[in-house]
Parts: sequence; structure tokens; C-alpha cells
Amino acid sequence: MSRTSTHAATPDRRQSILSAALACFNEVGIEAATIEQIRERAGCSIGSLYHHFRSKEGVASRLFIDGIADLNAGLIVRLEQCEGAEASVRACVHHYANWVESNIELARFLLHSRDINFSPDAKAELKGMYHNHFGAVFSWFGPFVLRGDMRQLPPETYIPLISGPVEDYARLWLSGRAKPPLSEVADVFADAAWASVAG
Amino acid sequence: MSRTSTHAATPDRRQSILSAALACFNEVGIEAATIEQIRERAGCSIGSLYHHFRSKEGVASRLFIDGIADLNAGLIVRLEQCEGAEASVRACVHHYANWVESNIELARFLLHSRDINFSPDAKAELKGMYHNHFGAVFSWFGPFVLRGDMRQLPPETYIPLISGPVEDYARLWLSGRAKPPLSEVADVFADAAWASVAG
DNA sequence: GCATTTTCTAGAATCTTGTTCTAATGGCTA
DNA sequence: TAGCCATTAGAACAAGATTCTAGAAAATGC
Repeated sequence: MSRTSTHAATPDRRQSILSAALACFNEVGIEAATIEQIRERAGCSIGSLYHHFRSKEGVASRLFIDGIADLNAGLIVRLEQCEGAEASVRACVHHYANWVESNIELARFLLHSRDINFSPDAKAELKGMYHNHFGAVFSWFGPFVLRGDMRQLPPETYIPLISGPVEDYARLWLSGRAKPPLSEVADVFADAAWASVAG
Repeated sequence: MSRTSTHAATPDRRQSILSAALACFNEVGIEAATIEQIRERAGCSIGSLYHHFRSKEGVASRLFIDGIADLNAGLIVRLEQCEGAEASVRACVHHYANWVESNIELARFLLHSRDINFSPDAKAELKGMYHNHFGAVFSWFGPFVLRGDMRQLPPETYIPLISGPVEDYARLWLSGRAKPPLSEVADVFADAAWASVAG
């Protein structure tokens, strides 16, 4: 009955590694975070860590991909509750702001770390995700453009116009260089977004 | 007269290391780039590399700081040639677009790598730079706001509103996910920027 | 229930790679 | 020329990521 308790309830182990890694990555950056730190914080062994994830980058990839997936999925849900172009555009901005405020640590990681060395598998997964997501978003907005509710612009410019400012502000806020909470300034960005794409 | 040519003309050595590192960082990321790769590409020894830079992060820091400094300095010069609020706001967008198109590799590095572990010295240098730069920018725009040519908004929102979209688009373009060159879409972003802050 | 197969955990051993150290080398000035 | 300093070289070192082997727990099949 030696309570050495190897085998922490398995599904938890994976999650505890992800949480530990997120904290470590945010504190010192992906590169500077060591496997040993993550291992210690997660309370597991090296072997266990490498059993669940291919590598340190593998942990980072998983955090990144799951984070983006959650952010994206939430947007689609929210868009489907919107009526009309303006409400939809504003929803993009507010969703982004809300999500960042509700997932601060994860947001910090996503916005701070564009430097992950994705494995080919991870790259493919991410590409597929983006493909589906942007497909869904564009088919949502397409009709508004056709109908003239939204201006016709080079397709690649819509996302920067709508999300660019709030995303940029989120980076400032997360790094402590801007004080007003996102919820307080989100309307400014929603106004700007709508003004820039309104028909 | 052994043409082993240790001692490449000294000032060049430093620059060749920076160029080699920039290429390596962009190809595989800061973390994955090895000192050995950089050393080989620069055609120098390990000792020489560490003589000129404190560490691998030191090389990355230098690239980053010098890059930002150049980008910032150019903006100030350009602003001083502008008359009025609208021209100034548009100049911010166009300067950003021009600079990225003229410094593609460096831009890729700056926009891709927010994950450098700056030394305390580098942090201080960067902080000082930002302080001066934003000081200059805000004193340029301040009068326009006072005069009512520009809307009064939470101070931290101006930069995201003006630069956010073009910066976001630059990221897309540099990563190959958007085709139209910056110069072609810069006006869209300049229009949006001005619309969002006009008085 | 029991055998076996699979998943999971552990930690030692290895291998890669960033960094430090010591010894030259070349130019410069006194 | 002698001595000094900046620069270069590459070997030695150390830290840390990854691999490997062995064993424990759960799951599966009978």
C-alpha cells in the first residue's frame, strides 16, 4: 500500500503539465523555461512529460493550437447570434476583448509567442483550423458585402481592419503598458472597425 | 603571409554576425537557430561571436533594438515633413508600410519575435527608446487633439487605432498569407486610421 | 477472476548546444 | 622595438533537452 502514488489520475496529468507549462512560459518565455521547471511544477517525471508530449515545443504547440481553437470557436458561436453586418463586426471586436479578459494567461501566451517551432503535424493541424475558421467567417460576412452593407475591399484587409486595433491594444494591456481594461475601450475599437468596413 | 586571414576587417565582422543571425533566426526561429549555424554563416569563430555579443540573445536583442530604432527614427523624420493632423496620421501608416517593404527580413524578425529574453541592459535601452519615441510622437499629435482636429480618446488607444491594422496586415503579408503588397493596400489602412481618429 | 496488452510513470544515461576559458594574432602607440 | 588592447580561435565545460530501459497501473479479452 505504499502511497507513492505513481499514476495520478491520468487525464489530469496531461492537463497539469499544460498548466504548469503555461505558467512557466509566461514567466520566462518558451526558450528560457526548462523541462525541469515544468516537470517540478506539474509534479511529474520527465518520462511522463515526454510520454504525453513529443517535446517542449510540443507542449507549446498544444497550448497554442487549443487556445486559438477556443478563441475561434467562440467567435463563430457569437456571430450566429448576430443580426446584420454592424452587429457582426462589433461582435468580432467584443468577442476578442472578452475572450482575452477571461483567458488572461492563455492570451498572454498566444499574443506573445509567435515563435513556436511547430512540427509538421502541428502545422497541418493549424492550417486546417485556420482554413475552416476563415471559411466560416467569410461565408458569414460574404452576403453583407454582396448586399452592400459592407464596403468591398481587398479580402485580406478585413481582418486587420476589424481585429488589428483590439489585438494590438490587447498586447499593450497584457504587457502592462496600457491601463484601461479592454472592456472599457472595446467600444472605441468596435466603432473604428465598423467605420472602416461599413458600406 | 599565410592567407588564413584571421582578423577580417573588424567592423565588418560584427555586421556579418548580425546578418547571419538575422537569416538564421528567420529561417528557423531564435530558439532553433544554433550558434554553430550562425558562426558558420558569418564565417567566424565562436570566440569572435561571443566577443562581439554577450550571448545568442544578445545578438537577437541587438537586431531587435536597432531595428526598432531605425523604424522609429524614420517616423519622426517623416512626421516633421507633414502639415496637419490628417497628413500626419496617414504618414504613420505609410511610413510603416514603406519601412516593412524596404526591410523585409528585419521586419519579419521584428514582427515575428516578441519572445526575446532581453538582458536588464537591453530592457533599459529599449525602455528609454520607447519613452523618447512616444514622447516625441505624442508631442507631435498633442496639439492636433487640443485644437480639435483629432478626436479625444483614451491615450493608449491612438497607436492601436492608427498602426494596428497595417501592422497586422504586415504580419500576414510577411508570412505569405496575404498577396497584395503593402504599398497597394496602405491607403485602405490610412483611410481607416484617419477615420478612426479624425475630430 | 486471470492473463496479456497497452498506457503511463520513473529516472538514469546520452547527446546537443550555449557559454566560458586560455592562448594566440594583429594592429597600434610610446 | 616593446608593450598594450582589441580581436580571433577553438578546446573545455555545463546546462538542459531528449532518449532509453524498466517497471507499475489500468484496460482488455477470455
